[in-house]
Amino acid sequence: MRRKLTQRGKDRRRQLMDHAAELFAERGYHPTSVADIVESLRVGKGVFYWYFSSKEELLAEILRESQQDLRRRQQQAIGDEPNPVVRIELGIRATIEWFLEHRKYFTLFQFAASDERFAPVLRRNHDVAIADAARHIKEAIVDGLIADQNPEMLAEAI
Amino acid sequence: MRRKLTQRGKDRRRQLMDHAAELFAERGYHPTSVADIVESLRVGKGVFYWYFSSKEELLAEILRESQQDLRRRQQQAIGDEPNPVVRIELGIRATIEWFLEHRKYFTLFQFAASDERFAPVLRRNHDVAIADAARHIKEAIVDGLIADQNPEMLAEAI
DNA sequence: AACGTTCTTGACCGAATGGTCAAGTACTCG
DNA sequence: CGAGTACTTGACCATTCGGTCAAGAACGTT
Repeated sequence: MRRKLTQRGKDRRRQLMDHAAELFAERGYHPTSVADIVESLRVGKGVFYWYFSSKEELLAEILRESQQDLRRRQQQAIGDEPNPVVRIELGIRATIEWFLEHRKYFTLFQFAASDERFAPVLRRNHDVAIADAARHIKEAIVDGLIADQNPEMLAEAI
Repeated sequence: MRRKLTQRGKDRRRQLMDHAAELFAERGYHPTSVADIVESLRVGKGVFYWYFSSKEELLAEILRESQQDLRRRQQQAIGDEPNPVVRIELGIRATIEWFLEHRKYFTLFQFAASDERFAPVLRRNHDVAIADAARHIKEAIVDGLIADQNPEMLAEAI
């Protein structure tokens, strides 16, 4: 669902996503109804369907945005560190920190991974992460920093 | 729900529990309806409510019985091993094996732990396991096999 | 065969859910 | 100020859900 949003609109959308994420993490995706979400925000139901075409799309959107945020955090943590092995370590540390700060997304990711309908959304990002790590590993091998082994396999392990 | 059950009745009950456990593990507790369960077994809805008073009770019952089964397996694995440290190791190994053989229960336990309504059912067994391990640890301390530390704390760690 | 008990059927019910929509309100911008 | 667009309301709808129940089938016992 793509719409032209004013600042007010963007704020409302954010508010809906943050609040829904909280409820989903606390009480679960299925037991949390759309009515629950809008009522606790004291707005009409139409507001929800102005910003999202379905409850399913809302969660998918939450997953996408939070994954994006995690990835941003990783990139920022890595900065311009030249050593590929250190880059990997910095990335892992940033990931752990991020999850500690955003426990609710940890719960959400866990649920999404177990659901056929949402797993693909996670999958996409998962693959990107693997590719990234594999790139770093290849570089590390070229630099002679670690033994020559299948980069994708090692990346998956991470 | 307590009822006098003939052999036929016990079989039906087992069948319902096994099948439901499968569906819950595959598609999740909430998305699996009572209608789904009875339809895939090609029986009327009344059958379900003859054996269980609610969908919630069914899952609680599944959790209880599978935990009992796990516990039986642990006791059996420990047998009459005299060394308390070895007893703990045997127990852990048996647990791992059991979960490998019954993956679906792993999924179910994971879900149940995240739900206020079912967590208490797991909790009960959890506490029993802790008490058990603590007993073994106390014995090990008396025998001088391990250092003298708070038995409950170590048990929790396990 | 006849009787009581266990088990099964499936139509039915009220409540809840995800989703729609006509109508109205609040902003924005010329 | 007027008009167009972004936003909001909440009653409404179809469907699905967990759960009930009167009726009957199957079974065990004598």
